[in-house]
Amino acid sequence: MTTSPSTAQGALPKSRKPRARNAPPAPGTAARTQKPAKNSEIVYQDLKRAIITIDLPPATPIVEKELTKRYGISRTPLREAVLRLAEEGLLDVVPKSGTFVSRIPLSRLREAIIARRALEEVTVRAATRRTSQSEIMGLRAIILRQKEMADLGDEEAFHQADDAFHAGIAAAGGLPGIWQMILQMRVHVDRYRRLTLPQEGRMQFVVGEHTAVLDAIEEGEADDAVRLMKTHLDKLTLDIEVFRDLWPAYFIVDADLHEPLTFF
Amino acid sequence: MTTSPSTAQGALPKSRKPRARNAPPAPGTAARTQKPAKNSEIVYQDLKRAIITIDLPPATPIVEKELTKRYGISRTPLREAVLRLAEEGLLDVVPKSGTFVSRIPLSRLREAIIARRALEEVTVRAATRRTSQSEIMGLRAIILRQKEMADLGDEEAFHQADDAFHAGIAAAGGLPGIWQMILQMRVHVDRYRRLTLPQEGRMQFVVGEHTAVLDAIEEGEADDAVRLMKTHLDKLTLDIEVFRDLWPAYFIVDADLHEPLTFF
DNA sequence: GCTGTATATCTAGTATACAAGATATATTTG
DNA sequence: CAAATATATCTTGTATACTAGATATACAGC
Repeated sequence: MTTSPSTAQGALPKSRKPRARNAPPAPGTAARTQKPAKNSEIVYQDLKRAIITIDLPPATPIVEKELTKRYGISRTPLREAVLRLAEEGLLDVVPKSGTFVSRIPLSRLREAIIARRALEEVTVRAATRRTSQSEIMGLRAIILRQKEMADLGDEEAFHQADDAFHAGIAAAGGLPGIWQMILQMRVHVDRYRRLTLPQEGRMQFVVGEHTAVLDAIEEGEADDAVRLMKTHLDKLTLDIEVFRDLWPAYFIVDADLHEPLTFF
Repeated sequence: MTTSPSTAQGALPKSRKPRARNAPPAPGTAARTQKPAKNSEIVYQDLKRAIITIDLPPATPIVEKELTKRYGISRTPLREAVLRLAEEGLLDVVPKSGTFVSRIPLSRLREAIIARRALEEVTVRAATRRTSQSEIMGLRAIILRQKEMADLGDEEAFHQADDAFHAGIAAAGGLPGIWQMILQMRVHVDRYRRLTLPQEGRMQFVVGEHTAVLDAIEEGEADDAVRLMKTHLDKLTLDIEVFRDLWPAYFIVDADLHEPLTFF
């Protein structure tokens, strides 16, 4: 270890011991009240939403000073948010020059889709093995809500319910962390999706596919469930080239691909 | 250079336009020289290494002030490093109280192992489809180095080569990003591994298994390659309970598991 | 001696000031 | 008029000072 702590108590009047600071990391310790929502967290969430919804399209300059005024905070917490977003790949920070919304990296898009499919196959299989009746019912409720939103044409709420379904399956399988991983990789895909036009009747289709997956899970037919989920997710393999040509400035080909790129 | 030019010759203050700041995010722009390695980056790497090697065991208090002295920097860049580590789950920051090295979350351990297996099945299959002869040879070289390190008994270098092999397969499959994802999830597993005793003869076994996987890849036998890789990775399903009882303070059961936890 | 309260002192969060570098504009030069 | 140079000004990175909250210790009351 290092340096026994100074301990300069001296002859000062009410010298207390320099405090132990041996508090454990708080498993269930106090301070487990409520998140007061740090300023940086608020800014982070807001900026992230804006980037993903293309409110802030790729290549948009991010001027810290301007944002401090907008949010009414100082640079320090703002910078914290910016750095988090940079680490997630949503912002590009150029050292003494400027910060910009990142272009959508095509390679990551592709890999995220592939990885998601692989991971969801796992969660579905796990869910089939250990799902309880109550969880099945909860998932049915989510699907129902999704259908309601589809009928209303509320795309935003629809996608939210869509996520809830997939997250629920992961949770039912005892693997909620895997859904978190999927979300992490998915940020760029989310931006991509905003550029695509909603396909007619797609939402109703999704509801049907979800139902089929859940039916298979309930019946304990793991292989069926996995196959159905795979088919469902394969629909996400969108034709990237089209959109790359439509909004060339929004994408970047950080192609690590040494071959013409074969979807499989 | 301060100089305060002031340029007081003309009557007009020579007002320049307020600057456009429309610089694009720099695809191949200048500023593409070399990473000067920011201070926060150095601290981040160093702390991360220390945490993963259990030099800083779980529950160790992280005192920012002390570290600023040790590294000779101010709180700002140090804080940046701390926040990054907190986001990765290696540190727990308790708002106005203190920061501590996180306990190893058992659920994440388990999920990381499961996710890795799923993802590597994908990379192996991809590699089988598109690997070039030169890449095969490169992977053979890595295996050979691994054998050398095993013979020398240099565990650290052995594990490094081990990672290189798996990373190489992902790259060969055109999915290098997926290895990055695996690394991200693996931080906790890395810490866990340091707590386990090296098993006698394990290193030589690994070399053999790697060779088998690569052989299958070279022969284009995707199913075999996947099966062999799966078998190889299954060895990582270590008996967690044993170590949880040995170092109870190092782990935390953030069990999201609603059932006795079945490995599958 | 034990329990409950007070408070000194530590912590992370935030604000602000300064430094070093990059770049667009203005100016100079041919 | 065009190209090269100069420089003002903007950027991010860093240092330091301040604020508010949490907690271990000291102390009072029983």
